[in-house]
Amino acid sequence: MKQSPYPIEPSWLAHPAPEVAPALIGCILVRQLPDGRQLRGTIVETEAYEAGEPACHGYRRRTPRNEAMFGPPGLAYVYLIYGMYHCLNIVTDRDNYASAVLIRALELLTPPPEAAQTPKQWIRQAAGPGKLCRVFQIDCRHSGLPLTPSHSLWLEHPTPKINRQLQTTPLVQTTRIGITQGTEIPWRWYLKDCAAVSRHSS
DNA sequence: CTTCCGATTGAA
DNA sequence: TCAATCGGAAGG
Repeated sequence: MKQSPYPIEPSWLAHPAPEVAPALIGCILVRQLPDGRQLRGTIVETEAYEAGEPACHGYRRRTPRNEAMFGPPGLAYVYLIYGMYHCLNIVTDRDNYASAVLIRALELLTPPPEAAQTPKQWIRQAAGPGKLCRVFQIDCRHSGLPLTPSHSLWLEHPTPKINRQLQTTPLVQTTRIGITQGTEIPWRWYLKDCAAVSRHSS
């Protein structure tokens, strides 16, 4: 996969989710908040989902909720889980084919507003799919929107510093978390020994 | 219409 | 280990 300079282009995401998911590790999620603050976080944990396997939301049929998942690459797919948390996915592959990458954890690059805190205290505030959406103020209104600066939510390629880190830090591939079907498929990736990963156990 | 339950989280 | 909490999907 080639690399474009600034926001990540849909074409970079136009590959099968299990290929994009590990490639997204190290990329940066950026959120421009209504109050003017800009939040950034390095993606450190992802999971792939795609049509044809039972854990995928688009496994059975196209519905109003999972509609975005069937869209072209580069859209956000956001859904509400357990009545209280949102989860952010990056739509991948091609139009009309359900596939997306769940962003499970970010390592925050920008301190939260209340922060007169040490990095140690806020580094894990986005360590989990529900937590990162809370911090980044992402909800269902973002579902179906392209990930572009004009929509105040987008992706960027890794910085040189992060790239150096990626060269020395192994990527762990394992099975996905929190699902009851398709549990044997090893479509979860995370940075080894990263403090901001949601869970370390398989 | 009614019932069931989830790609989670944090407290017990 | 378990409750919180609610919209969507499935079944009657």
